[in-house]
Amino acid sequence: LAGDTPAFIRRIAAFGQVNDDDLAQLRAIMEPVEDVPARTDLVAEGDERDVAYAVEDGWVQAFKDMEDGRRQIIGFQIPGDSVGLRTHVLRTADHAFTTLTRCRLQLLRKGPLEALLHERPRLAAALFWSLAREEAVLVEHLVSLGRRSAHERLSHLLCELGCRLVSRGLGREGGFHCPAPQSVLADALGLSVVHLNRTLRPMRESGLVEVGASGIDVPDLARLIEEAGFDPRFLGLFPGDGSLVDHML
Amino acid sequence: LAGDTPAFIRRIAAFGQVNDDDLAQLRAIMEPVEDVPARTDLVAEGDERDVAYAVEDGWVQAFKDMEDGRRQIIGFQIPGDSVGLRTHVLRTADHAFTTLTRCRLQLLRKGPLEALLHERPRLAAALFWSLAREEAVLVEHLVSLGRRSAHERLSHLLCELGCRLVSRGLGREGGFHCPAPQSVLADALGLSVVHLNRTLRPMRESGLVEVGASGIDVPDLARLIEEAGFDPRFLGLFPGDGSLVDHML
DNA sequence: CGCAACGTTGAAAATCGTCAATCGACGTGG
DNA sequence: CCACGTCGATTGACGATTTTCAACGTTGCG
Repeated sequence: LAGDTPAFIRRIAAFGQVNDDDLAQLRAIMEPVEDVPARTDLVAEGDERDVAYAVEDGWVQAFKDMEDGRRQIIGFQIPGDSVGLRTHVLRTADHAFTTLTRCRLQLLRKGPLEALLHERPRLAAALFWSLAREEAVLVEHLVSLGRRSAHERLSHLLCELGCRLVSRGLGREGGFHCPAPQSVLADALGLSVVHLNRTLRPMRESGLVEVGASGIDVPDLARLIEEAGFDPRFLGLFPGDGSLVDHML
Repeated sequence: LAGDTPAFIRRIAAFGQVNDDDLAQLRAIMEPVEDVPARTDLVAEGDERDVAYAVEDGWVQAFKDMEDGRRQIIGFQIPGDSVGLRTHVLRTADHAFTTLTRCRLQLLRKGPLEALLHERPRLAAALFWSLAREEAVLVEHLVSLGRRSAHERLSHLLCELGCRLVSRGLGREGGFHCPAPQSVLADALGLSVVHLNRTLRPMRESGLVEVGASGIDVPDLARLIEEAGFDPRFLGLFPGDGSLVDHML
């Protein structure tokens, strides 16, 4: 694949069962990169849209708001992930998406995409696989919220994000940067900001994480994975994805 | 549809965009009803199986176990739901399934199903819709575990199960019976059995639920929905599904 | 300079879990 | 038939986790 291949195409290609022509066709219906500032609503709950997005650069959050202001973040989308694809098949969006950082996105329109998937079952299978993988991540979040302590949740989320980033070549020499402010992490982990901050303290003091102005830095992902006893199998990464994750498998 | 139409077929038919021939073909590859006792493992985590099931009668639970014995129940499958379909596309099962009650199940084999979906894109779309709906339920569970109190979680789960049952004609004159013991409900809600029981007490005392030997009875689902402020829209039910739910929409 | 957003900390209170014990229903072996 | 063991439900007492309220610090920006 050429160096300028969109991240989403690379992700679909990782499924392995699609050929270059499939990928070229998929790429052809992706509308060119769109530049979007941080904190832009992409999809609101209840929307009936016929577009979805592919993340080329930046982070997106999926979340659901309750009437009284409580918020639960469902997950984070990083380059290579799709945003709002399920809304194509459901009639209305069951949760909302907002950019967390400045993002570059490609547009996926419902009509052309569906036509393409009808013609090319292998692409449909690859897309389905990708969505199933996202659901496996969702299930692990459910386990975290239901059965893990605050410290376990935080470690697990950071490990998951780190592995996903590294496996796509987006890490930073053994670690990575998470652009989410603590209030966002708290909403993802089902914790209050105060408690998240307290949970962060021992990790900060032992150098596992570094808290900066714009998010959290994990300088040594392998060490975090080790101390957390993180098992990355649910991510469904393939050997060859990235050196660090390869080492874990 | 004939009266002996399998529950899974009726569920797929609810999507609306499939014709009778599609349904007949789908039915043709479903292997006849299998009778399974309670507490039978259908799929274990890590399994590589080429079969899935459709629930014709009874309840199934999807869950994930941690090494130290903690368990998180992901969701419940009732008649009309599928079990393990995502394992067809993922290489290994990312969570396990066990029957909660005695069940009648139909078998769905990977090969014939995939062949059929290639031939009939409308069926694939319907199946995809059904899986997307299940995921919307999963997302609501995530919100429950992350941001709702014990009492809210319990009410919400009972409302969800009640609406799903009633919408498929499985209720009991305004209410329903949940065959899950309290330990199972606790594992679904991310609570300890003791705390679940305490949470149940006020609902028991006000007559909202009745606790019997084999599970929990909700005699008046409409009242529970009212008191819980339950919003069933995420279930994606269509008008005509059932009188109670129709009334809510 | 003042404001706003985010991070940090303390103290008090609410929620929820653990440990331990009791009770009732049910099935099994004697 | 009855003693026994098991499983699930229930409750009390206690302790751990987590939230809430309140305050203060820091940074960046108009």
